Amino acid sequence: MDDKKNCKSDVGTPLAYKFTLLAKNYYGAATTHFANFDFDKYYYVLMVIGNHEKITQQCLSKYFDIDKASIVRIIDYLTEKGLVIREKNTLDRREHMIVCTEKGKTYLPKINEAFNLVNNSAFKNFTEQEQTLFFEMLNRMLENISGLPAEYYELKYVKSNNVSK
Amino acid sequence: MDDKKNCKSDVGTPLAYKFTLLAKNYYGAATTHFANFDFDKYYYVLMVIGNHEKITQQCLSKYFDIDKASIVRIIDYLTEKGLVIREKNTLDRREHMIVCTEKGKTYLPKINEAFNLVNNSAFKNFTEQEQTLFFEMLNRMLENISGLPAEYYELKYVKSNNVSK
DNA sequence: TAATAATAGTTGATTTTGTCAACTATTGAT
DNA sequence: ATCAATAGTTGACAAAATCAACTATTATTA
Repeated sequence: MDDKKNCKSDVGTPLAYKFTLLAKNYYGAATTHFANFDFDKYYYVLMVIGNHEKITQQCLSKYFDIDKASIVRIIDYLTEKGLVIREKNTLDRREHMIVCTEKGKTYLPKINEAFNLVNNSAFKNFTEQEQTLFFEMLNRMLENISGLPAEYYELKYVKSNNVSK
Repeated sequence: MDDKKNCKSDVGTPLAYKFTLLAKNYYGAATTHFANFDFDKYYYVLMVIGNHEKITQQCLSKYFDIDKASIVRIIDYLTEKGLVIREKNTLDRREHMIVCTEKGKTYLPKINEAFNLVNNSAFKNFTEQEQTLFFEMLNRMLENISGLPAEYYELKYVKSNNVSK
């Protein structure tokens, strides 16, 4: 079908096919860096939690665009491993604020470094400008393709971050 | 964490997170176009099969980077729906050539059109140059990130296409 | 303020999907 | 002729996503 490197022939290809392949290879590469961890998934979820003082499951659900029931099980897993804990939000006792434990925090720099390494190899032979442009394009595309007003996630995000209200 | 549209803040973000989100939204958008089909998945697999005279399951497995056992079940599904058939390759009777049926072919233009529509809305406000550049970047990244020599898939691909051996 | 609706989270059942190892049939290599 | 490799299949199992029902709490509103 396609000639190698003939980008024109990609035009009929669903973008999602490439995204899926890339994501698969990306995680494959990243996982090699986590081989000696005592947990074996949800690295980025932990990182997002660790980058916040506290965050609700609802926010995680929105951020990752996955069902709240799945988030429950992910947090169960991370809790079992001693990486996070659930704390009742005293300002709204329906909410459970997820907080990174000390043990969890020790992994954050390693996870961060690993993702940077994989990002760097993904961007091999990309100039700085190209990298910036690529991210910018991804973001534009995400806005185009998600029916949502683009600020939606961010709003929820900020809310939880400040335990406002 | 991130300010909206501040691409610098994306730098620590694993690329795969964005790819996963994009793929999810992409398929969500595409699926709306397939609502009246009498099958509900594997659209792109059918398209790849339809774009070839015949193709082996092995090739599909390589192309989509999924287990051959999974391919068996996908082809079972498409066969049940009357969209493809398995034919023994007389030149190598281990191989089953997957061939698109007449019924399957009637879906091809619709699938193609739907993916083009979604691609177009994904690329809204992208110039022609930007689109080409984006595809080119994705391909470069895929080469960077998959340990494989990039020609590997294509080699297998051509082989099956010609029923060579 | 009582009633109702909405939100956050949990649980259990179900389905789907992916993975693995064992297996058949066939071909290729020595 | 034997042995290894390849294409495909199957069944068992595990991981993940999905859905509806449920509790607890807060917000709305009449």
